[in-house]
Order: sequence, then structure tokens, then C-alpha cells
Amino acid sequence: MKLIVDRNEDVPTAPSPYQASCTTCRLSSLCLPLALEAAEIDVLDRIVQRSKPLQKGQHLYRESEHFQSVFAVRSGTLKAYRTTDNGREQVTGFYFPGEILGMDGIGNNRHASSAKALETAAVCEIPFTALETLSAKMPHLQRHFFQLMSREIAEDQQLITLLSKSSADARVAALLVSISTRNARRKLSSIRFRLSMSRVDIGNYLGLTVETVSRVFSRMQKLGVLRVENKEIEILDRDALIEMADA
Amino acid sequence: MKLIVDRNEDVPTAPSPYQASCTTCRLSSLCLPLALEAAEIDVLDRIVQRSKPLQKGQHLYRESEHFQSVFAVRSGTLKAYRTTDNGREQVTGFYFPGEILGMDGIGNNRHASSAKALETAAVCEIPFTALETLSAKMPHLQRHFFQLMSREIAEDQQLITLLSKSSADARVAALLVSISTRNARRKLSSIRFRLSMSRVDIGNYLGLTVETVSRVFSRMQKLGVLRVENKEIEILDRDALIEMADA
DNA sequence: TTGCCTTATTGACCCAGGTCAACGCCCACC
DNA sequence: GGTGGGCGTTGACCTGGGTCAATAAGGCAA
Repeated sequence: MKLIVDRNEDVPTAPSPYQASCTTCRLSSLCLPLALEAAEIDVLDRIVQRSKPLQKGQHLYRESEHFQSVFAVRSGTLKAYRTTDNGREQVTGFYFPGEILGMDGIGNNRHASSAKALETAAVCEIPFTALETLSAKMPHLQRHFFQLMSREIAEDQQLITLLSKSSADARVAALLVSISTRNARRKLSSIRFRLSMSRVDIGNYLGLTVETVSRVFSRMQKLGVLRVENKEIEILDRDALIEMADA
Repeated sequence: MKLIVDRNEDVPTAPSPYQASCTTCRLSSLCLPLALEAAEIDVLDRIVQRSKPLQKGQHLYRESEHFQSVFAVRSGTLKAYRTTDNGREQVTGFYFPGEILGMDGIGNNRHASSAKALETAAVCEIPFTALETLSAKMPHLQRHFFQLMSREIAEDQQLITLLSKSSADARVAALLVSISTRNARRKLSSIRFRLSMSRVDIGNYLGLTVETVSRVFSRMQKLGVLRVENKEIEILDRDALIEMADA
């Protein structure tokens, strides 16, 4: 039997192609416009570029390409990853609707990672020089963007902590709790959802092999913490999961 | 026999207590003033607060304390670390002269990590609201601060990559190369230096036990890549070390 | 100087998770 | 609606690094 899950379609409501505006976007409370006043949102809106959705597997940008913009996810999921000197791939993050990616490129004017769509995905492109100019004029925006970058640092540090010592169980649990929490922010179910990423991506992100990820899922299912059916996840015991995440 | 190492004393040159100014500071080419014009540096200088040096073991700030300022290291070394829910400590970074720390606190107005001096250390305090105000007026400063934060993100991602899959040898090698490179930026020897952090801190930072760190040092010494005498390190074969770092 | 305490090294043993291999199941494409 | 190729699961075995323990070597106080 299939788990029935409320899918987040994130369909733009306006008629025109790829159209949407920050004012009407239902993600504006998570995204850049947060903390801006109506008039300010209009100004921001004018620099944001919306284009045709990415297909699954398509790149938004690639490592070491010239950096020009940061991006906000409107729908779908993307993964960011970098390639090590010896050719290994390392997933550094997953990005869901309302989240911003590409900020790691500001430092050296080239992208420090690649970003690829895990499913059909729509993004808003925010040209960085325009954002800078606007930030200098709109203190709220400047503040908010500093905060977004800071949070990305703090989240990376959390991942560092996770990778540094935690067991395989704790890593997987932590990822599931994170996805669950982020779903809740977007008013989606925090206990039933569809994993848009493959086991390979999960393992790569968490520093584990596919086999281990698979075994952890099986084990958690046996313990009655999760229900797993392919990519569909149901969290049966959230407290236990949170417990496992910091063991 | 002891390795003889040029120590970086970083003594302020001016007479007044803890005095220094961004204009005369020999680290200004690495630190915030970078990319600013002389007149702009003076303005920045006026918001920077210098205070009495920290003693070894003393905290600069603690996790979850109210966030007010970021800090630039003037001399000495600090480590940043966070405490996990289950009480484990995780070192998230080491900070050398010319580097900025505390940026992870901007996101939620409280410090996301603690910072502690590994030896006597002097820092410049940069009140964040003042920095924000100044940034809005000085595009170069705003740009530079965005870049600094972005680089912190990119560096954290590099650490994530390191922790995710690399062997113990690769981790230690990568840390040594990093310290070596950062020393070079400060015009110090890139092949002979003193580790200001303990083996425990190194292990904690790299997700290894003290024993493993110790064994790696011994092994590298046996291979003729390093010379290790307590905290004094001499890199004998930098290329081999770089090679090991991405194995 | 002595002595104590913290930090580092080394060895012996063990285990979580990696590796290798086989297999089943989806689903995408003829 | 069949079939091929990826993706996921499971089992058996192996190994890098963790754990535990003993010892050495600094470093600081008195």
C-alpha cells in the first residue's frame, strides 16, 4: 500500500509564463522579502528574474562558473555539491522552496559549488550587484541578507558537528528531523513526505554509503520509528527520532 | 633538539595601552580594511574597540549569549566550538591573526558557538550595528563583509567534505596545509610553525581521537613528510602533504 | 629541584560501517 | 505490456579507526 502524501505543487498562481511576484508569492514570509515593507518588496520584486523551470537533473550553476546571482527556490528541490580534487562528489546541501542558494559564490566571484535540480524546480534569480545596491538603500534588506548568510554558516557548522562524530543512525535521524522541520515552516506535513533525493545523495550528504543508509531506514522501520516505502516517509515517533539525532 | 621557529609576536607598535589603529596595523591587508581607501579606514577605525588581551583559556564569547559584535584577531589563536545536545564539544574552527570570527551569531542575534583563546590573544571588537550602518554608506565595506561571510561558508563546506569521507591521514594533512597557507598569508614561515592547539582540539576539529592524531603524526614523520617535536612542526615535503590531503 | 598533573605516544584489541556480491523492484521507454 | 537499467535492499566479510590501558614527557607551582 502506498502512503498518501500531500504533495507541494507550488504552482504559480498568475497566468503569465513563469510569472509570480514577491508580493503574491506564498513563500515571501520565508524568503528574502521577510522583514520588508510592502513598498520595499515592490522594489525588490523589480530586480528578481523568473525563468523557465529546471528539469530534473538540470544544473542551475556549476562550480567555478562566474558568480552573478543568488537564487531562491520557488518549487521543487535542488542539491548543491562540490567535486574534490580527486574527483569525488560531495553533496553540501539540499534546498527547498523558500530557501536561498548560491551564497558561497560571493567570496571569490565564482561559484564554490554546483547546483542541480532533483526534480522539476522553479527558482527566482536575484542578481547580486543589484541586491547589493538595494541593500545599501534598504537597511532591512541588508540586515536580512546578513542574517541569511549567517544562518547558512551556523547550519554548516551543525552539519560539521554531525559528520564529525555521530553514528549512522544519528545522521539519518538528523536529516529527517531537518526535512520535517523545514516542511512545517512551509505549512506542509512534518510527518509524511516524499524524499526528493536518492539514497545515494543522502549517503553522500551524510558521509555514509548507500548500503548503510538503507540499513538505517530498515532498522528504524523495525523499531517503529519510521514507515518507509521507497521515497515516501512517515515519521511514527518524532520524539524517538529527535532522541536518535543527538546520540 | 628543538626546532627553531620564528614566532609571531604581533606586538602593537604604538605606546598607549592595547592601542593600535587599522591604519598602522600590519594585518590590515587581510582584515576588514582590505579594499577600503585611507579615508574609509579612518571611519572604520573609529568604531573598532580594542581591549586588554585574553589570557589562555579565557572566553571571548559563549554560545547563546546575546550577539553584539564580530571580532578580528590581532594576535594569538582562538578556537570556536559548540556544545551538542548530549554535551559533546565540537571545535568548528581555529582563528589566526587577521581573521574574523563571530559571524555565526548574526542570524539569530545570539552566538551560535563559543570562542576561547588557545594562548594569550588580542582581538579587535567590531560592534555589528555600527558595522551595518557603515556598510550601508561604504559599498566597499558592505561588499567585503559579504565576501568574508561567503568565504566562511565555502570554508565550512570544505571542512564538511573533509569530514564526510576522508581518511585520518587526509584530514590531518589538510589541516596542516591550511595552517601553512594561512601562515604564508601573514608572512610567516609556511614550513615551520608551532601548533597553538592541543592534540585534543585537533582531533575534535577533525572528527578523530587524540590517539589517531598522534599516530598520524608519527606515521608522517616516519615517512619523512613531517618533523614533529611536540607542538613544533616542520613540513619536509609539502607536495606529499598536499597529495595526502586529497586522498 | 621535586612532584604533580596535564598532554602525548604507543600497543592490543574490537566494532561500526565500508566493501563486495547477489538479488528484487520499480518505472521509463520501446 | 514487456524488458532493460537504474535504484534500493540484504547478507557476508573486512578494515580503519575507536577504545582501553600503560607509559612517557612536558610544564608549572611551591
